[in-house]
Amino acid sequence: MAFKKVSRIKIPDATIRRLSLYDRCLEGFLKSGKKVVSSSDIARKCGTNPAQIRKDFAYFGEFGVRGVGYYVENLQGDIKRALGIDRSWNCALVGAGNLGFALLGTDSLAKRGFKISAIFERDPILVEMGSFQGIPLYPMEEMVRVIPELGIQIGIIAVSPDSAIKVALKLTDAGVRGILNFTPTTIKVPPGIILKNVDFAIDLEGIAFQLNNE
Amino acid sequence: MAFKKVSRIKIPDATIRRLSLYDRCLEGFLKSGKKVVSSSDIARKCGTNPAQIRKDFAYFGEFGVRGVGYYVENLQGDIKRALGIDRSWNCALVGAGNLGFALLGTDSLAKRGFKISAIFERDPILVEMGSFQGIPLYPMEEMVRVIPELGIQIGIIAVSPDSAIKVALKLTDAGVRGILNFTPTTIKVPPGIILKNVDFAIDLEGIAFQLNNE
DNA sequence: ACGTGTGAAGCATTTCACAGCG
DNA sequence: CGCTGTGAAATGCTTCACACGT
Repeated sequence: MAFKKVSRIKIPDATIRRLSLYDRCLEGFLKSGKKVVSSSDIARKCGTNPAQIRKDFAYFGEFGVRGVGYYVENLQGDIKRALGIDRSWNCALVGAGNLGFALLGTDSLAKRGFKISAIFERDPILVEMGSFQGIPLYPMEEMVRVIPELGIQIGIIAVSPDSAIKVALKLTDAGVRGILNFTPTTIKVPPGIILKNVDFAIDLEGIAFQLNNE
Repeated sequence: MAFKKVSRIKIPDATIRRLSLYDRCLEGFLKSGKKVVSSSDIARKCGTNPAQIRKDFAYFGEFGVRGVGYYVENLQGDIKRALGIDRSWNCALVGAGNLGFALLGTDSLAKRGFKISAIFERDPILVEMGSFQGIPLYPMEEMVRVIPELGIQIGIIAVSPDSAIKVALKLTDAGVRGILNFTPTTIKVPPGIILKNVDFAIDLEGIAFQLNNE
Protein backbone atom coordinates (compact mmCIF):
# COMPACT_ATOMS: atom_id res chain seq x y z
CA MET A 1 0.00 0.00 0.00
CA ALA A 2 2.00 2.93 -1.24
CA PHE A 3 -0.52 5.37 -2.56
CA LYS A 4 -3.92 5.98 -1.08
CA LYS A 5 -6.46 7.52 -3.46
CA VAL A 6 -7.24 10.82 -1.90
CA SER A 7 -9.73 10.43 0.88
CA ARG A 8 -12.87 12.34 1.72
CA ILE A 9 -10.83 13.70 4.64
CA LYS A 10 -10.10 17.38 4.27
CA ILE A 11 -6.44 18.03 3.55
CA PRO A 12 -5.09 21.33 4.86
CA ASP A 13 -4.20 23.89 2.27
CA ALA A 14 -0.89 24.36 4.02
CA THR A 15 -0.10 20.69 3.48
CA ILE A 16 -0.61 21.08 -0.25
CA ARG A 17 1.68 24.08 -0.36
CA ARG A 18 4.36 22.23 1.56
CA LEU A 19 4.14 19.24 -0.75
CA SER A 20 5.07 21.55 -3.61
CA LEU A 21 8.06 22.68 -1.60
CA TYR A 22 9.16 19.15 -0.77
CA ASP A 23 8.96 18.30 -4.44
CA ARG A 24 11.36 21.13 -5.23
CA CYS A 25 13.72 20.03 -2.51
CA LEU A 26 13.86 16.56 -3.94
CA GLU A 27 14.99 18.01 -7.25
CA GLY A 28 18.04 19.21 -5.39
CA PHE A 29 18.65 15.85 -3.73
CA LEU A 30 18.31 14.09 -7.07
CA LYS A 31 20.88 16.36 -8.66
CA SER A 32 23.35 15.75 -5.86
CA GLY A 33 22.93 12.03 -6.42
CA LYS A 34 21.30 11.20 -3.09
CA LYS A 35 19.19 8.04 -3.35
CA VAL A 36 17.57 7.93 0.09
CA VAL A 37 16.54 10.78 2.38
CA SER A 38 15.00 11.00 5.83
CA SER A 39 12.27 13.37 6.90
CA SER A 40 14.90 15.34 8.82
CA ASP A 41 17.00 15.72 5.69
CA ILE A 42 14.06 17.25 3.90
CA ALA A 43 13.17 19.38 6.90
CA ARG A 44 16.67 20.81 7.13
CA LYS A 45 16.68 21.64 3.45
CA CYS A 46 13.33 23.35 3.29
CA GLY A 47 12.91 24.75 6.75
CA THR A 48 10.04 22.73 8.23
CA ASN A 49 10.15 20.00 10.85
CA PRO A 50 10.32 16.25 10.36
CA ALA A 51 7.04 15.38 12.12
CA GLN A 52 5.20 17.81 9.92
CA ILE A 53 6.61 16.23 6.82
CA ARG A 54 5.65 12.73 7.86
CA LYS A 55 2.15 13.91 8.77
CA ASP A 56 1.81 15.63 5.42
CA PHE A 57 2.75 12.46 3.57
CA ALA A 58 0.43 10.38 5.74
CA TYR A 59 -2.61 12.05 4.22
CA PHE A 60 -1.81 10.25 0.99
CA GLY A 61 -0.36 6.92 2.03
CA GLU A 62 2.92 5.40 3.10
CA PHE A 63 5.67 6.87 1.03
CA GLY A 64 8.66 5.69 3.04
CA VAL A 65 10.34 2.63 4.49
CA ARG A 66 10.53 2.34 8.27
CA GLY A 67 14.01 2.46 9.65
CA VAL A 68 15.34 3.58 6.28
CA GLY A 69 13.75 6.72 4.92
CA TYR A 70 12.39 7.69 1.52
CA TYR A 71 13.69 6.66 -1.88
CA VAL A 72 14.07 10.03 -3.54
CA GLU A 73 12.85 9.01 -6.95
CA ASN A 74 9.80 7.14 -5.70
CA LEU A 75 8.95 9.88 -3.28
CA GLN A 76 8.98 12.49 -5.99
CA GLY A 77 6.63 10.39 -8.07
CA ASP A 78 4.31 9.92 -5.11
CA ILE A 79 4.24 13.64 -4.34
CA LYS A 80 3.61 14.60 -7.93
CA ARG A 81 0.78 12.10 -8.12
CA ALA A 82 -0.66 13.39 -4.86
CA LEU A 83 -0.61 16.94 -6.17
CA GLY A 84 -1.97 16.01 -9.55
CA ILE A 85 1.07 17.28 -11.42
CA ASP A 86 2.09 13.91 -12.82
CA ARG A 87 0.50 15.17 -16.00
CA SER A 88 0.21 18.36 -17.99
CA TRP A 89 -2.32 21.14 -17.38
CA ASN A 90 -3.61 23.34 -20.14
CA CYS A 91 -3.69 27.05 -19.28
CA ALA A 92 -4.73 30.31 -20.91
CA LEU A 93 -3.11 33.63 -20.15
CA VAL A 94 -5.40 36.63 -20.20
CA GLY A 95 -3.56 39.93 -20.59
CA ALA A 96 -0.37 40.36 -22.55
CA GLY A 97 1.05 43.21 -20.52
CA ASN A 98 4.23 43.43 -18.51
CA LEU A 99 3.21 40.76 -16.07
CA GLY A 100 1.90 38.43 -18.74
CA PHE A 101 5.16 38.58 -20.61
CA ALA A 102 7.07 38.01 -17.43
CA LEU A 103 5.11 34.82 -16.85
CA LEU A 104 5.81 33.66 -20.37
CA GLY A 105 9.46 34.57 -20.02
CA THR A 106 10.03 32.16 -17.17
CA ASP A 107 10.20 28.42 -17.70
CA SER A 108 9.10 27.67 -14.17
CA LEU A 109 5.50 27.08 -15.22
CA ALA A 110 6.30 24.82 -18.17
CA LYS A 111 8.79 22.90 -16.04
CA ARG A 112 6.05 22.10 -13.55
CA GLY A 113 3.58 20.89 -16.15
CA PHE A 114 1.58 24.04 -16.76
CA LYS A 115 1.38 24.71 -20.47
CA ILE A 116 0.13 28.05 -21.71
CA SER A 117 -1.63 27.28 -24.95
CA ALA A 118 -3.49 30.51 -25.64
CA ILE A 119 -3.16 34.20 -24.87
CA PHE A 120 -6.13 36.57 -24.83
CA GLU A 121 -5.56 40.29 -25.15
CA ARG A 122 -7.75 43.35 -25.46
CA ASP A 123 -5.40 45.54 -27.51
CA PRO A 124 -6.06 44.81 -31.23
CA ILE A 125 -2.56 45.90 -32.21
CA LEU A 126 -0.99 43.17 -30.08
CA VAL A 127 -3.51 40.60 -31.24
CA GLU A 128 -2.55 41.53 -34.80
CA MET A 129 0.79 39.81 -34.17
CA GLY A 130 -1.07 36.53 -34.22
CA SER A 131 1.19 34.71 -31.81
CA PHE A 132 3.88 35.21 -29.19
CA GLN A 133 6.64 32.69 -28.56
CA GLY A 134 4.64 30.26 -30.64
CA ILE A 135 1.51 30.70 -28.50
CA PRO A 136 -1.54 31.93 -30.42
CA LEU A 137 -2.96 35.34 -29.51
CA TYR A 138 -6.73 35.92 -29.55
CA PRO A 139 -9.04 38.83 -28.89
CA MET A 140 -11.11 38.53 -25.71
CA GLU A 141 -14.26 37.73 -27.63
CA GLU A 142 -12.82 34.45 -28.87
CA MET A 143 -12.58 33.04 -25.36
CA VAL A 144 -15.89 31.24 -25.40
CA ARG A 145 -14.93 29.44 -28.60
CA VAL A 146 -11.20 28.81 -28.09
CA ILE A 147 -11.15 27.59 -24.50
CA PRO A 148 -13.31 24.52 -25.01
CA GLU A 149 -11.69 23.88 -28.36
CA LEU A 150 -8.19 23.70 -26.88
CA GLY A 151 -9.40 21.98 -23.73
CA ILE A 152 -8.10 24.71 -21.46
CA GLN A 153 -8.71 24.03 -17.77
CA ILE A 154 -7.02 26.93 -16.00
CA GLY A 155 -7.14 30.66 -16.69
CA ILE A 156 -4.49 33.11 -15.54
CA ILE A 157 -5.69 36.67 -15.09
CA ALA A 158 -2.96 39.25 -15.67
CA VAL A 159 -5.01 42.21 -16.86
CA SER A 160 -5.53 45.58 -15.18
CA PRO A 161 -7.50 45.38 -11.92
CA ASP A 162 -10.63 47.06 -13.26
CA SER A 163 -11.31 44.40 -15.88
CA ALA A 164 -10.48 41.42 -13.66
CA ILE A 165 -14.06 40.63 -12.64
CA LYS A 166 -15.32 40.76 -16.20
CA VAL A 167 -12.50 38.50 -17.36
CA ALA A 168 -13.17 36.00 -14.58
CA LEU A 169 -16.80 35.82 -15.63
CA LYS A 170 -15.85 35.23 -19.24
CA LEU A 171 -13.39 32.52 -18.26
CA THR A 172 -15.93 30.59 -16.21
CA ASP A 173 -18.54 31.02 -18.94
CA ALA A 174 -16.05 29.53 -21.37
CA GLY A 175 -15.67 26.49 -19.14
CA VAL A 176 -12.44 27.06 -17.25
CA ARG A 177 -12.37 25.21 -13.92
CA GLY A 178 -9.55 27.01 -12.14
CA ILE A 179 -8.41 30.62 -12.04
CA LEU A 180 -5.19 32.20 -10.88
CA ASN A 181 -5.79 35.89 -10.31
CA PHE A 182 -2.83 38.27 -10.32
CA THR A 183 -4.84 41.43 -9.84
CA PRO A 184 -5.56 42.97 -6.44
CA THR A 185 -9.28 42.46 -6.93
CA THR A 186 -11.72 40.35 -4.98
CA ILE A 187 -13.28 37.97 -7.47
CA LYS A 188 -16.27 35.74 -6.79
CA VAL A 189 -16.66 32.47 -8.64
CA PRO A 190 -19.48 29.91 -8.74
CA PRO A 191 -19.07 26.86 -6.52
CA GLY A 192 -16.89 24.17 -8.03
CA ILE A 193 -14.57 26.68 -9.64
CA ILE A 194 -11.20 26.98 -7.92
CA LEU A 195 -9.84 30.47 -7.43
CA LYS A 196 -6.44 31.49 -6.06
CA ASN A 197 -5.05 34.96 -5.74
CA VAL A 198 -1.45 36.04 -6.05
CA ASP A 199 -0.81 39.43 -4.57
CA PHE A 200 2.69 40.48 -3.69
CA ALA A 201 1.60 43.82 -2.30
CA ILE A 202 0.01 41.83 0.52
CA ASP A 203 3.28 40.06 1.21
CA LEU A 204 5.13 43.34 1.24
CA GLU A 205 2.60 44.69 3.69
CA GLY A 206 3.21 41.65 5.84
CA ILE A 207 6.90 42.47 5.84
CA ALA A 208 6.18 46.09 6.66
CA PHE A 209 4.01 45.02 9.59
CA GLN A 210 6.66 42.80 11.06
CA LEU A 211 9.43 45.33 10.60
CA ASN A 212 7.26 47.88 12.31
CA ASN A 213 6.89 45.71 15.41
CA GLU A 214 10.57 44.83 15.94
CA MET B 1 -8.93 54.44 23.18
CA ALA B 2 -8.90 54.00 19.43
CA PHE B 3 -5.55 52.54 18.64
CA LYS B 4 -3.71 50.11 20.85
CA LYS B 5 0.05 49.97 20.31
CA VAL B 6 0.65 46.51 19.07
CA SER B 7 0.71 44.09 21.94
CA ARG B 8 3.14 41.35 22.79
CA ILE B 9 0.30 39.02 21.80
CA LYS B 10 1.04 37.11 18.64
CA ILE B 11 -1.10 38.24 15.77
CA PRO B 12 -1.97 35.58 13.20
CA ASP B 13 -0.38 35.96 9.84
CA ALA B 14 -3.79 35.42 8.28
CA THR B 15 -5.10 38.44 10.16
CA ILE B 16 -2.40 40.63 8.68
CA ARG B 17 -3.19 39.41 5.17
CA ARG B 18 -6.87 40.09 5.68
CA LEU B 19 -6.20 43.59 6.97
CA SER B 20 -4.54 44.33 3.64
CA LEU B 21 -7.67 43.09 1.91
CA TYR B 22 -9.99 45.15 4.08
CA ASP B 23 -7.92 48.19 3.30
CA ARG B 24 -8.45 47.62 -0.43
CA CYS B 25 -12.16 47.15 0.08
CA LEU B 26 -12.40 50.45 1.85
CA GLU B 27 -10.89 52.13 -1.19
CA GLY B 28 -13.96 50.96 -3.05
CA PHE B 29 -16.35 52.18 -0.37
CA LEU B 30 -14.63 55.56 -0.31
CA LYS B 31 -15.00 55.94 -4.06
CA SER B 32 -18.68 55.13 -3.92
CA GLY B 33 -19.09 57.84 -1.30
CA LYS B 34 -20.06 55.59 1.61
CA LYS B 35 -19.20 57.21 4.94
CA VAL B 36 -20.03 54.42 7.38
CA VAL B 37 -19.80 50.65 6.93
CA SER B 38 -20.63 47.66 9.08
CA SER B 39 -18.52 44.54 9.46
CA SER B 40 -21.08 42.71 7.33
CA ASP B 41 -20.71 45.25 4.55
CA ILE B 42 -17.00 44.62 4.47
CA ALA B 43 -17.50 40.88 4.73
CA ARG B 44 -19.86 40.81 1.78
CA LYS B 45 -17.48 42.80 -0.32
CA CYS B 46 -14.36 40.80 0.38
CA GLY B 47 -15.67 37.36 1.07
CA THR B 48 -14.96 36.81 4.77
CA ASN B 49 -17.37 36.84 7.69
CA PRO B 50 -18.27 39.70 10.01
CA ALA B 51 -17.09 38.07 13.24
CA GLN B 52 -13.70 37.46 11.72
CA ILE B 53 -13.39 41.06 10.73
CA ARG B 54 -14.27 42.34 14.17
CA LYS B 55 -11.83 39.91 15.74
CA ASP B 56 -9.10 41.00 13.36
CA PHE B 57 -9.62 44.64 14.28
CA ALA B 58 -9.76 43.79 17.98
CA TYR B 59 -6.08 42.85 17.98
CA PHE B 60 -5.28 46.50 17.44
CA GLY B 61 -7.92 48.38 19.35
CA GLU B 62 -11.46 49.63 18.94
CA PHE B 63 -11.91 50.92 15.46
CA GLY B 64 -15.68 51.18 15.36
CA VAL B 65 -18.67 52.70 17.14
CA ARG B 66 -21.13 50.35 18.80
CA GLY B 67 -24.53 50.32 17.24
CA VAL B 68 -23.24 52.33 14.29
CA GLY B 69 -20.34 50.75 12.45
CA TYR B 70 -17.03 52.06 11.17
CA TYR B 71 -16.30 55.47 9.72
CA VAL B 72 -14.65 54.51 6.45
CA GLU B 73 -12.01 57.19 6.49
CA ASN B 74 -10.98 56.64 10.10
CA LEU B 75 -10.99 52.91 9.66
CA GLN B 76 -8.67 53.09 6.72
CA GLY B 77 -6.27 55.20 8.70
CA ASP B 78 -6.41 52.76 11.60
CA ILE B 79 -5.75 49.77 9.36
CA LYS B 80 -2.87 51.46 7.59
CA ARG B 81 -1.37 52.38 10.91
CA ALA B 82 -1.83 48.84 12.18
CA LEU B 83 -0.07 47.44 9.14
CA GLY B 84 2.69 50.01 9.21
CA ILE B 85 1.86 51.38 5.81
CA ASP B 86 0.93 54.84 6.99
CA ARG B 87 4.36 55.78 5.75
CA SER B 88 6.67 55.00 2.85
CA TRP B 89 9.02 52.01 2.65
CA ASN B 90 12.25 52.12 0.76
CA CYS B 91 12.89 49.09 -1.44
CA ALA B 92 15.55 47.78 -3.78
CA LEU B 93 14.85 45.57 -6.75
CA VAL B 94 17.48 42.97 -7.52
CA GLY B 95 17.29 41.62 -11.05
CA ALA B 96 16.16 43.65 -14.04
CA GLY B 97 14.71 40.78 -16.05
CA ASN B 98 11.19 40.15 -17.23
CA LEU B 99 9.75 39.90 -13.78
CA GLY B 100 11.65 42.89 -12.46
CA PHE B 101 10.32 45.06 -15.25
CA ALA B 102 6.83 43.76 -14.67
CA LEU B 103 7.07 44.88 -11.04
CA LEU B 104 8.27 48.31 -12.09
CA GLY B 105 5.58 48.52 -14.73
CA THR B 106 2.77 48.26 -12.21
CA ASP B 107 1.87 51.14 -9.91
CA SER B 108 0.39 48.83 -7.30
CA LEU B 109 3.57 48.92 -5.22
CA ALA B 110 4.01 52.68 -5.33
CA LYS B 111 0.35 53.18 -4.56
CA ARG B 112 0.71 51.17 -1.37
CA GLY B 113 3.73 53.03 -0.14
CA PHE B 114 6.55 50.83 -1.40
CA LYS B 115 9.07 52.93 -3.27
CA ILE B 116 11.72 51.24 -5.37
CA SER B 117 14.71 53.50 -5.12
CA ALA B 118 17.46 51.32 -6.58
CA ILE B 119 17.83 48.46 -9.04
CA PHE B 120 20.73 46.03 -8.92
CA GLU B 121 21.58 43.99 -12.00
CA ARG B 122 24.31 41.58 -12.98
CA ASP B 123 24.36 42.26 -16.72
CA PRO B 124 26.85 45.14 -17.35
CA ILE B 125 25.10 46.14 -20.57
CA LEU B 126 21.87 46.89 -18.71
CA VAL B 127 23.71 48.65 -15.91
CA GLU B 128 25.34 50.81 -18.56
CA MET B 129 21.96 52.46 -19.08
CA GLY B 130 22.44 54.10 -15.70
CA SER B 131 18.78 54.25 -14.79
CA PHE B 132 15.36 52.90 -15.64
CA GLN B 133 12.18 54.91 -15.24
CA GLY B 134 14.21 57.35 -13.21
CA ILE B 135 15.43 54.66 -10.80
CA PRO B 136 19.22 54.31 -10.68
CA LEU B 137 20.75 51.03 -11.85
CA TYR B 138 23.79 49.59 -10.07
CA PRO B 139 25.98 46.54 -10.47
CA MET B 140 25.58 43.90 -7.75
CA GLU B 141 28.87 44.87 -6.12
CA GLU B 142 27.54 48.28 -5.17
CA MET B 143 24.89 46.82 -2.90
CA VAL B 144 26.90 47.08 0.29
CA ARG B 145 27.54 50.77 -0.32
CA VAL B 146 24.24 51.89 -1.87
CA ILE B 147 21.74 50.21 0.43
CA PRO B 148 22.77 51.93 3.64
CA GLU B 149 23.34 55.17 1.75
CA LEU B 150 19.77 55.26 0.44
CA GLY B 151 18.33 53.83 3.64
CA ILE B 152 16.81 50.85 1.90
CA GLN B 153 14.90 48.53 4.23
CA ILE B 154 13.42 45.90 1.94
CA GLY B 155 15.00 43.91 -0.88
CA ILE B 156 13.04 42.29 -3.68
CA ILE B 157 14.72 39.29 -5.29
CA ALA B 158 13.74 38.80 -8.93
CA VAL B 159 16.84 37.09 -10.28
CA SER B 160 17.25 33.58 -11.63
CA PRO B 161 16.75 30.86 -9.01
CA ASP B 162 20.38 29.78 -8.89
CA SER B 163 21.67 33.15 -7.69
CA ALA B 164 18.86 33.78 -5.21
CA ILE B 165 20.73 32.55 -2.14
CA LYS B 166 23.83 34.58 -2.94
CA VAL B 167 21.72 37.68 -3.49
CA ALA B 168 19.87 37.19 -0.22
CA LEU B 169 23.16 36.99 1.61
CA LYS B 170 24.40 40.18 -0.02
CA LEU B 171 21.18 41.97 0.84
CA THR B 172 21.33 41.06 4.51
CA ASP B 173 25.03 41.93 4.64
CA ALA B 174 24.15 45.31 3.23
CA GLY B 175 21.68 45.86 6.05
CA VAL B 176 18.30 45.10 4.51
CA ARG B 177 15.74 44.01 7.14
CA GLY B 178 13.09 42.41 4.94
CA ILE B 179 13.23 40.32 1.79
CA LEU B 180 10.56 39.43 -0.74
CA ASN B 181 11.75 36.44 -2.74
CA PHE B 182 10.21 35.75 -6.12
CA THR B 183 12.38 32.76 -6.96
CA PRO B 184 11.37 29.16 -6.22
CA THR B 185 14.31 28.77 -3.88
CA THR B 186 14.40 28.08 -0.17
CA ILE B 187 16.35 30.92 1.37
CA LYS B 188 17.56 31.04 4.96
CA VAL B 189 17.98 34.34 6.72
CA PRO B 190 19.42 35.25 10.12
CA PRO B 191 16.92 35.82 12.94
CA GLY B 192 15.37 39.25 12.91
CA ILE B 193 15.31 39.43 9.14
CA ILE B 194 11.83 39.00 7.65
CA LEU B 195 11.54 36.78 4.60
CA LYS B 196 8.46 36.16 2.47
CA ASN B 197 8.23 34.07 -0.66
CA VAL B 198 6.01 34.62 -3.64
CA ASP B 199 5.66 31.54 -5.78
CA PHE B 200 2.79 31.27 -8.20
CA ALA B 201 3.77 27.79 -9.33
CA ILE B 202 2.74 26.66 -5.85
CA ASP B 203 -0.65 28.30 -6.25
CA LEU B 204 -1.11 26.66 -9.62
CA GLU B 205 -0.25 23.34 -8.07
CA GLY B 206 -2.85 24.00 -5.43
CA ILE B 207 -5.40 24.54 -8.17
CA ALA B 208 -4.28 21.39 -9.94
CA PHE B 209 -4.67 19.41 -6.74
CA GLN B 210 -8.18 20.60 -6.15
CA LEU B 211 -9.27 20.06 -9.73
CA ASN B 212 -7.87 16.59 -9.55
CA ASN B 213 -10.07 15.72 -6.55
CA GLU B 214 -13.39 16.99 -7.89
C1' DA C 1 -32.58 48.98 18.56
C1' DC C 2 -28.43 48.14 16.34
C1' DG C 3 -23.80 46.71 15.39
C1' DT C 4 -19.43 46.48 17.82
C1' DG C 5 -16.25 44.15 21.08
C1' DT C 6 -15.12 39.87 23.40
C1' DG C 7 -14.91 35.61 26.34
C1' DA C 8 -15.94 30.96 25.51
C1' DA C 9 -16.83 27.01 22.44
C1' DG C 10 -15.69 24.66 18.43
C1' DC C 11 -12.52 23.29 14.82
C1' DA C 12 -8.19 22.78 12.45
C1' DT C 13 -3.36 22.25 12.41
C1' DT C 14 1.00 21.32 14.46
C1' DT C 15 3.90 18.97 17.63
C1' DC C 16 4.91 15.16 20.66
C1' DA C 17 6.08 10.67 21.82
C1' DC C 18 6.10 6.16 20.99
C1' DA C 19 4.54 1.82 18.64
C1' DG C 20 5.65 -0.71 14.48
C1' DC C 21 8.44 -2.53 11.02
C1' DG C 22 12.24 -3.12 8.03
C1' DC D 1 18.76 0.03 15.86
C1' DG D 2 16.78 3.70 13.14
C1' DC D 3 13.31 6.16 10.97
C1' DT D 4 8.64 5.94 9.54
C1' DG D 5 3.68 6.16 10.62
C1' DT D 6 0.21 7.63 13.88
C1' DG D 7 -2.91 8.34 17.86
C1' DA D 8 -3.04 11.78 21.49
C1' DA D 9 -1.79 16.32 23.44
C1' DA D 10 -0.95 21.00 22.65
C1' DT D 11 -1.45 24.93 20.25
C1' DG D 12 -3.60 28.23 17.22
C1' DC D 13 -7.43 30.10 14.60
C1' DT D 14 -12.28 30.82 13.62
C1' DT D 15 -17.01 31.05 14.81
C1' DC D 16 -20.64 31.74 18.15
C1' DA D 17 -23.46 34.23 21.12
C1' DC D 18 -24.26 37.73 23.96
C1' DA D 19 -22.98 41.83 26.86
C1' DC D 20 -22.05 46.63 26.07
C1' DG D 21 -22.33 51.29 24.61
C1' DT D 22 -24.45 54.82 21.71
